[in-house]
Amino acid sequence: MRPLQPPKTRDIAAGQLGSPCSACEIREISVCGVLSPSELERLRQIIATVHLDAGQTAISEGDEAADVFNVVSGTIKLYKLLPDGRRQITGFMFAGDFLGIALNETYAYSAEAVDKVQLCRFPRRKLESLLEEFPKLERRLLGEAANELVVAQDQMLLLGRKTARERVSSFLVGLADRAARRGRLGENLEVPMSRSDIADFLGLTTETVSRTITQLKEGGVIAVPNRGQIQIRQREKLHDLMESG
Amino acid sequence: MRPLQPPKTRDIAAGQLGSPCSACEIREISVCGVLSPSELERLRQIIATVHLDAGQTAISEGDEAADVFNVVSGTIKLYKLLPDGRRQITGFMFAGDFLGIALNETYAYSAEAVDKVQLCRFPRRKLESLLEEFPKLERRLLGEAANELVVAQDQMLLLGRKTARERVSSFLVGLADRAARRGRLGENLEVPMSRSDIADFLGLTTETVSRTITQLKEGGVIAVPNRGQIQIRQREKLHDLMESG
DNA sequence: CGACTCGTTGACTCTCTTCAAGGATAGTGG
DNA sequence: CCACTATCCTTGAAGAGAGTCAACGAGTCG
Repeated sequence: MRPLQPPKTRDIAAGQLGSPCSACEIREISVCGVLSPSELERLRQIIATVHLDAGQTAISEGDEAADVFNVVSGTIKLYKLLPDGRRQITGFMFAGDFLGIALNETYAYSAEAVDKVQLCRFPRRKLESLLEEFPKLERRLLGEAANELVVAQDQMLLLGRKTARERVSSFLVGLADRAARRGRLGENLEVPMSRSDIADFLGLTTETVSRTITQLKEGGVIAVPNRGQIQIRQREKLHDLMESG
Repeated sequence: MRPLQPPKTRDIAAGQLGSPCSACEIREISVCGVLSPSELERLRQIIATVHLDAGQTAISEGDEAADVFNVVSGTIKLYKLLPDGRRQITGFMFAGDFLGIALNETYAYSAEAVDKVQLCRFPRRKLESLLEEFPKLERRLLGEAANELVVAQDQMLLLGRKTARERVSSFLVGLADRAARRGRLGENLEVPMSRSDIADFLGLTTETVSRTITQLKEGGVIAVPNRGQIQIRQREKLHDLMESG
C-alpha cells in the first residue's frame, strides 16, 4: 500500500480482469440489481472505484455535482453545516445505498467516510445518458428517491417532536433494521459512528446521547460490550420507547 | 352549493367541454408542463378534479396509496402523528406541487386542506403505466423528488439545529420564495396556515411561534397587517436571522 | 348575542444544553 | 514494552431556551 494519496482512486476498467460488477456482493441490494448482464457491462465502463479512510470527504456541499456514488462497503455520513459550525447529519449510508439522488447542479450536502469505505463512482452526465437507455434504472432510482423521502419524513418527526430517549431508541432500532436488511443479524449491532455523529444526527448533544445510552443500559434494554457495538437485549421495550418513552 | 358531501369529486371527462388541461393555469409550473398537447390529452383522460374545504383530508397515513394528486389551487399540509397525538407537519404544498411522489404501497403521511383546495387526482396504477410511455414525465418526477429531498434536508437542519427565531425566519423566507416562484410578488405574504400549523411544522409550540413573531414585529423586521398576511419589511435582516439569529 | 376558535401574553417548570472535569481507549514513539 | 498524548466517552453541576399551564382579547359563525 502506498502512503499518501488523499482519496485513493483506481480505474476498474484498466485494472481488473472480467466484469467486477457481476461478482459484486451488493449488486442485488443496490440499484445495479435491475440491470441485465449486458447492461451491467455498459454501466461498468463508466465506473471507477474509490477508497476512503475514516474522516475523508467524498463530496462537499455546494460543489458542482460531477459524480454520484454507490456505497460498496463501509459507512458514509451526510451532513449540512450552519455558518457558525452547527452541524446536522441528515443520514448515514451503508453498503448498497445510492449517494447523490438529488441530481441537482450542486451537492446539497457534504459526505464523509465514517470508517473505511469503498465506493463506485459514476460521472453524473454519463449516468444520466444511460438512464435514457435503461428506463428500468430510472424507475429504480425513482423508487429509491421515494424511499429516501419516506425516511426523511420519519426523521423530521423525530427531530421535531420526539424526546431524547425516543430519538436514541429510534436510532438504534433503525440501525438494526437496516443491518437486518443487509443480512447482518449478528448478536451485536455494529455502531461505527461516534457519539458526536449520533448527536448531530438526532439533534442532541454528545452528552445527552451518552446519558441516554447509559439510561438504556441501566434499564437492561441494551448492553454495550465494546466501543462500536451495542447489543439489543429487549427489542420490544426498545420499540415501545421509540414513540412513547 | 349542496350541503354535505365529504370530499366533493367531479369527473372532468364527463362534465366539461374541451381539454381543461390545455387551459390549466398551473400547467407550466407543474409536472404536466413537460407533456405535448396530445400527451396531455392522454393524461387528461385519467384525471378527476377534487375540491376540498379547509380541514378536509385528502389522504391518510397508512391507507393504500391508490391515488396521487396535483395541487391546482389552495394549500395542503402533510403531517405525521405519534400515538399520543404529537404532530409533525412535514411540508406545505401549493399550486403546481405534486402530492404523492413517495409511490409506495401505502401513504407515508396524511394530507389535509389548509384552505379551499382544488386537486387533480390520478389513479396511481394508471399514472404508472403512463410513465412507461412518457419517459419525460418520469424524468420530471425524479427531478421533483430530488428537489423534495433537498428541501427535506434543509428542514432537518432547521429542526435539529436552529433556534426558535431562526426557524420562524427561515419559514417566512421560504414561504416568500415559494410565493415568488409562483409569481405572487404582492406587498404582503399570504400565510394561510394557523400558528398551530406553523408550530407543528417548525417543531415548536404555538406560544413560542406567537412570541417569536411578536419579537420580529417589535424589531421592525416584519409587520402583521391582517390575520393570514405578513409583510416582510427588512428582507436582508430576516435572511440573516435564518442562520445566526 | 353567546360559543367557539385562534392568537397573544404572563408566570413558572423542565428537559436538554453548557461548562467542566475525569476516565477509558487507541495509537505513537522512545 | 511502556509512558505519552490525543480523542472519545462518561458523569456532574449549573444554566437557558423553549414548553406547560393559565388567562384574556379579538374575530367568526350559527
